[in-house]
Amino acid sequence: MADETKSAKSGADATRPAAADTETGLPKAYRPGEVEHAIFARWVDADVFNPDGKGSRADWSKQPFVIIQPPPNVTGSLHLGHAQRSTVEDLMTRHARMQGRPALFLPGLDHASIAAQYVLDKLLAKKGESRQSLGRAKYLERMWQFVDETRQTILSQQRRVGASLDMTRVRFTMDEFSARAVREAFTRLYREGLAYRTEALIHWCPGCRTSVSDLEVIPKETTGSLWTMRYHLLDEQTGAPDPDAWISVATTRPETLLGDTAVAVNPEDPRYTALIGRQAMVPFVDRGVPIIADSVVDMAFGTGAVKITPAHDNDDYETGKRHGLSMITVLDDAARINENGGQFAGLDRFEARRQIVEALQERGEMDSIKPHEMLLGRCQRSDDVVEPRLKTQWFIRVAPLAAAALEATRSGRTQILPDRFVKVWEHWMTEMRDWNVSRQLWWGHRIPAWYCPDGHVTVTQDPAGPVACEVCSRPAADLHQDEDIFDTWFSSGLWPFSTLGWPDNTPDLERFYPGSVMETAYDIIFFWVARMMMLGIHLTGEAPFHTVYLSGLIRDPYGQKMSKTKGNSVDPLETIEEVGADALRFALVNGTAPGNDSRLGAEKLENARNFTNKLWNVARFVLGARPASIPSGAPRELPNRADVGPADRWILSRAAATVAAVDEAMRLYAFGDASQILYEAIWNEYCDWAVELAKIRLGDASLSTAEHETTWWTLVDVLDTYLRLLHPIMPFVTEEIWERLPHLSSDPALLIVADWPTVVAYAVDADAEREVNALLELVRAVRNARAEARIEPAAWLPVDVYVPDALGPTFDALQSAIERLARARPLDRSSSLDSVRGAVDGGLSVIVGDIEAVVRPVARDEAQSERDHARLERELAEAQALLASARARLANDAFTSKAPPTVVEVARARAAELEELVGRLTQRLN
RNA sequence: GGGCGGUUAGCUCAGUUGGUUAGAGCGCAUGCUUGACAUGCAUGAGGCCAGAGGUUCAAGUCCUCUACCGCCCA
Repeated sequence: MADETKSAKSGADATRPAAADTETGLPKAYRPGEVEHAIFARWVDADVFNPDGKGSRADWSKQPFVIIQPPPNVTGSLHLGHAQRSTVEDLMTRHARMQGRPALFLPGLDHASIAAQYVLDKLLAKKGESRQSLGRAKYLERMWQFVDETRQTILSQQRRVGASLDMTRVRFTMDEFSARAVREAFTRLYREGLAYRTEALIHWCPGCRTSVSDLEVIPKETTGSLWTMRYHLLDEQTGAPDPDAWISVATTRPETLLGDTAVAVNPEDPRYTALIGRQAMVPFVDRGVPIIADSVVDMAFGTGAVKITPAHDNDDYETGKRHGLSMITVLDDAARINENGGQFAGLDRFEARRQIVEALQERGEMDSIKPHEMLLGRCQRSDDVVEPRLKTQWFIRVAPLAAAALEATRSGRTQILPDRFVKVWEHWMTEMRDWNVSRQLWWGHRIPAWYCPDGHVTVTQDPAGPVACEVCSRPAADLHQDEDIFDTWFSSGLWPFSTLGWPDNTPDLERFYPGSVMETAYDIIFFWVARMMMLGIHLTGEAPFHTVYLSGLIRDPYGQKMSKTKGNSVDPLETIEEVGADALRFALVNGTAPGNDSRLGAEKLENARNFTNKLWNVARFVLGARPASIPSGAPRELPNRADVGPADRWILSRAAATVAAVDEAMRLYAFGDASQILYEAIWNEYCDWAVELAKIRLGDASLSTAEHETTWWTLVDVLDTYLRLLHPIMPFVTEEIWERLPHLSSDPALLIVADWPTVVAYAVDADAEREVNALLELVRAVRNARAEARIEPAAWLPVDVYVPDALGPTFDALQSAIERLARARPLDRSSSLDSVRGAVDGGLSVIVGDIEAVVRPVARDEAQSERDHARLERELAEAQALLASARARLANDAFTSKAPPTVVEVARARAAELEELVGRLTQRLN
């Protein structure tokens, strides 16, 4: 027995053949794996993802809704972050589509220049090949082959999640759409002076052999060393180094001394005042350099004197510029010491460091070596230590672009959600340095700049290149194109409009630009959102979207970032196999708020799966409960107002409230709220009560056929509403169930294009809600009293109940339901409170609102009475405490005079209610 | 060094503009093969809302400070 229970709980029965309900033919448990592919195929066949598709029901008089998908890397595969973002994007798209708006969810892939090269290089290395051994043309050929193999992977994986992407418009950042946009954008920026080429200190990754932008350098805490070494002063007369006089400088990078062109001290530092203006000798290269004063030098750091290497350090570069120092590059592209490094030329940077330190120690010129905590910049891609170095590169002048982007967010034309990120955004956009857009890589868009032998630059959007040099008119044959390519993010920055055909004024650009929502994870707000905003506003004159929705990151159950190497990653595809796409989607949305990281583990997924199953089963029930008088396949009818019972009115009203609540949540982009509202409405109201009440009504022979039919149509009506509301979040199971429900003649064949529900005014019924709620409370109270008194749950016990006259008709209508749900039989409604009170006689007292009841156990039991007494005393104590605080509040003149009258009124009513309750409880206890 | 976020039930998290008794899932306890569902049902226990001040008739919610955790930027 125990084993059986265990195996059932662990889900091992999933392998057993489904026990199909004879009535409906539906399996007992929802089996997503058996239906998801077919449902997706139905959507595709119906051609509903494309707003122009034959199945589209888009109303073009409505504002289109457009999400251009953040393009995943072409070489990548689906991870949970993608799944989460696709879900959120897709649910917004589906919601808009059901509202009848032309809804476009445009898919794409990113060529991911540096990341793709990194992946391919590793594959090549396994075969003993390399970028260098293949050469540019062959290498790119291999890349295209590779990309052709991988490009379908992630697109098809996203479809497993249910993403309703319009595959007729799929784009790639290396396709001709993108290429044209890149050439055009760059040429315009160049002509406007916003793109320029200059030698500057850039970040160089020796592993990737390219420059990288500020953002691609990841500072990491590292324990390095602080070396303090002697630079001998030069004799002011002879210019020869003085063996007895030196200045000790502290550095974390001794090998760069080969490129030193000064020693700097703080002008306020009394220790060095006398030395300012003197010369010191850089060891090994034997170069005399000035001792300069600059206030950037931190007197507390090391000895207070630092070496200045303008060509290999960001701060030193600035210092060098201020003081007109020469800049000597001592590293080559592989980060080996170059010809300027004298005896160390040819050595790797770390080997050079080792040898220099050793040599200084041998000479006795090393004062000290201390461990030192510092931040070391590493390459985002390869993790190599990034070298600052001088290179001639293309830059985008960001200040004017950033100003326009800031104006867009400040004016509210683009809103950032959640709004706390506005501050981060502002800070970044104000401080941003010019963007180095050239990369010394091969996989990407080649920079459309040509140089003549005299060094003149010609930039053109013509793919064939210029006819002649713009400056000296040399023929094209004398010109050569820039070898470099663009930073991946340059083409990504054009994505919101390059995908729609920009720079041509295509119908798609006309209709779908600017887009609606840019949904992305907050960690690429600078990489991507900033660039789309800057380039979009500048090149098209409009902000590319009205809302930036920033998602949080998905973490494992312990709050760790998921990663394959850590082995804590959840594979979305495996999860879909196990629990279905809907459950995954629900788990990724429920309990999350925009911008907040969330954790995903087995529990959440299991809960979501259970919810899917709950929905499936209640649908099975509804389908199987169709009164025989309604023929199978009959078109749907709305509940007849003349025949509805109180419970029907109650759930119809609750459903209307749910529609309103979900609408509000969707309006606020509070998708976690929307999912929670639906979870509770479906499970706690519809399944737990509405269906239970309907069962009894449907089986009540004293009611007319019309009443039975109306109750069933009510169940169908509400289920239909919930399926529509839930569809954006859980598209598969809702579509599967909806297909089996009766439809109105105005309904389309598929839920995906069915109308979004509206609040039906006649369904709103405050009386029904209040009255039925009161009676449900009675049921709960009776159950509670029985459970607390430890009465056999199956026992039917007589109950006498008093309800106020106002509740009388509703009570009578629900009498048989209350009997069944509270296991109260016979259930006698007394005409007066006194007769109920008079009948207590050892029974259980139930007091709920202004309803009182007595549950009469078959056998008298002293212990049972005591437990009941104890429960009442607890209730009394609680009520008394609440009453005391309510009274205290009302006794406060400040409250009654200053609080809004409605609040005071509510408080008075509450106090009166509590007073009444205390009275009743006291009466029962005596 | 500057900035942002978090701290709410044993765990993971919701909590809209301040307004009755702070919610959910999981877990826990006690029961239940109730004619859709044991992936279920019923009932229950469990919270000084990190700490200290302040504003207010009223604070989980607004303000200030402190502590710890996390992230971003330099």
